[in-house]
Amino acid sequence: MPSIKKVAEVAGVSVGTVSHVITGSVNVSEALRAKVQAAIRDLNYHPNHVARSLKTSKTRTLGIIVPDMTIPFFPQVIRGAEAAARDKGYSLIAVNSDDDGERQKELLSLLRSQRVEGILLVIAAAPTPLSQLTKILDASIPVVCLDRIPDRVPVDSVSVEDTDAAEMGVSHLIHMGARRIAIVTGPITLKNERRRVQGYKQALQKAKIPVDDGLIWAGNLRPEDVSAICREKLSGTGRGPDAVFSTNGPTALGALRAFRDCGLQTPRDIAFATFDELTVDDLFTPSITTVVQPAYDIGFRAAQILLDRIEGVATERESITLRLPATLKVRESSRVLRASARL
Amino acid sequence: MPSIKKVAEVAGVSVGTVSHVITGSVNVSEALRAKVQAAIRDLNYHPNHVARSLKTSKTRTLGIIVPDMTIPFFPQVIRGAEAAARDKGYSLIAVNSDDDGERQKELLSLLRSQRVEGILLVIAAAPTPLSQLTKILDASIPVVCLDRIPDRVPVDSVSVEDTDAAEMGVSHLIHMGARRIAIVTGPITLKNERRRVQGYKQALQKAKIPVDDGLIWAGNLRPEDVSAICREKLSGTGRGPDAVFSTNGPTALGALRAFRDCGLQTPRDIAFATFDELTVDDLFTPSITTVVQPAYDIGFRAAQILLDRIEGVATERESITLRLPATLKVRESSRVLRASARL
DNA sequence: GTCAGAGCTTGAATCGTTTCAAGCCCGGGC
DNA sequence: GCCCGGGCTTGAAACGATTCAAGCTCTGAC
Repeated sequence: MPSIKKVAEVAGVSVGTVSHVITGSVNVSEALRAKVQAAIRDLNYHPNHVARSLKTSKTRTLGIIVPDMTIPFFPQVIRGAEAAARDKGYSLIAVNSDDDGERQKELLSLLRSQRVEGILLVIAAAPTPLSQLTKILDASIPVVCLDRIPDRVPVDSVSVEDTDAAEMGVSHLIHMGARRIAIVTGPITLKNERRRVQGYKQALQKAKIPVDDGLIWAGNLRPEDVSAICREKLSGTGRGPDAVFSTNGPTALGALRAFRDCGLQTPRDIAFATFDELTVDDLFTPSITTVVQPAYDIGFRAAQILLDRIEGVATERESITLRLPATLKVRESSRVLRASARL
Repeated sequence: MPSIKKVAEVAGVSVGTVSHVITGSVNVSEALRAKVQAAIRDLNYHPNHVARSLKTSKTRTLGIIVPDMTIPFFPQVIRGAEAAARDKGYSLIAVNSDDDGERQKELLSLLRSQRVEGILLVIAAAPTPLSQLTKILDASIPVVCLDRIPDRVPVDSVSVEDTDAAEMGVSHLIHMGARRIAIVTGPITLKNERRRVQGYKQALQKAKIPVDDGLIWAGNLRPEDVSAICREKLSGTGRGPDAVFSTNGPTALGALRAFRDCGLQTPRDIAFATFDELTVDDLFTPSITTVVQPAYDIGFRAAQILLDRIEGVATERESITLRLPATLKVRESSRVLRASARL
């Protein structure tokens, strides 16, 4: 591949001049500019970002670490972040941590070595030691946490209004007539999950329904495991729930499969609502009532904050906490008779 | 951030020695090695890949251009490619072209400037001029095409056995009793789509069913558009189809929404099968019969071929063409009575 | 006609690595 | 005791850009 030196030689000017033409930072006479541009075209020259970055110590690249891109929520987040980055001429490197703390550590180190200028991080669910977190944060490179918010660590973060969103979903189920509502969660090591459970409790309390801890089903993010947990709970003796609320996409899949396996029909036998679109929610029969997170916006806003930090626009010492509202899409799975038949 | 020079200073050795410890390319005495490693730890030093790449002109990075990561097929491909890359110590940069030829061009240029060592490319559906394609390919950097195969251009490629896979799906519908089978496709500018149509025709011919061009519904990749096309065709006068086969995920969504809008139930009123899992196919009521592509493997194998080219293992002059078989998941949507009632 | 200064253009230093060639040290063979 | 050679270690060049300071060429004012 041709270098700037080759271009200078062909154009008959100095490398400095070629550089000035490319970056546009210094005026160059029309005559020389034309010669340089012709040479660039003839040689099919592409400036070497590697060399440029070394000199300027700016890579104009951001990194984003997500648990798993095959979970539909995350690609939307990434696209949002990508759009915000592109607006400012930055690129985005997306990688998967598989919710593994060790892998997350490797990736942080890798991105650091690649000299990305900032990192968007969805913390791995496998408990990330506090020590590691603090190390990430005083890494002298800006980090914004997305979706999942670390405990007790001051850091910029963007996520949904977990508590409100969960309360909205559960209140809707109550409004539709459900009274014994179970909640199936992801790992409760995650603060978000705990906040969603809190929203669930708030909704019950406002409706004067006692909270039954036996209806809080804590799980993980593997649909198969969640499915097993739900099957067990649903087939137990005693009164089962008349509705289930799920706190994210993977657990929703687990819960729905458990319903199927237990021969429960929705909403006839059991009402259902969940966080996060399953991409085809509207096509399900019945269609699924969903608390929709503004995934694209979460990515977009987080990247904006990160870029503001990088470019020194956001100079606040304290961390920025942004919580975006969710919206409720009411569909068939929550269509329960008022004053439910289940008593 | 500390540089290798700082490490050398702290460890009391030369930068050369530090470099040798890091790369392991030259023997270093145990005593010095220990001092260097201590210094690295103390300083929290991360080697600067930018400088290393400049010197070695190796970035150990691959790029992958997909149309849109929010289509569930692509994240799986990316994860496959990521795994193959990681096996050899490479990283992967994933970007979205939005099926836009212009954007694709920009991205290729960007990746080139970033000096990725090879590119995995899912060609944009918006017709890519032949001139641009050839330019990509003699780019002096290896390219492997995935999923979508360009016409008339010799290039390494990995994709599914389109024709066989489509024939398998359509034959299954025939076997289940369908006789008037419509096919709804993506943009027929794509060779793959044309091959899938060919598979459809082969299945019909083998069953001695005449091909009716009025049942070949060519569309695009926007579910809304496909939906509109299907609604129009389905509500037309005359005998409608008794089954529909869809050639990819986005068109499947469009078709299913059209069924819903036209009040058609599956499989009672119309049988259905499609290429590509909709992530929750098994949960649909009815569940959807699907021709499943080995998405992860497509990404994995493509990245392997690319890496072989980069590392000079694959030295064939001719291009490598790899076609992987699909598998058929039979589910409820294709459960049609033999000797169908629709006459 | 001279000189100041504006405006281009240029050469050289520099970024943080890798790597080559050269230097150093030490032990063993004669 | 001397010399040879092997094995570590080191210093310096080089990768391809940016950028600073200095040099050059004009133009315009006096």
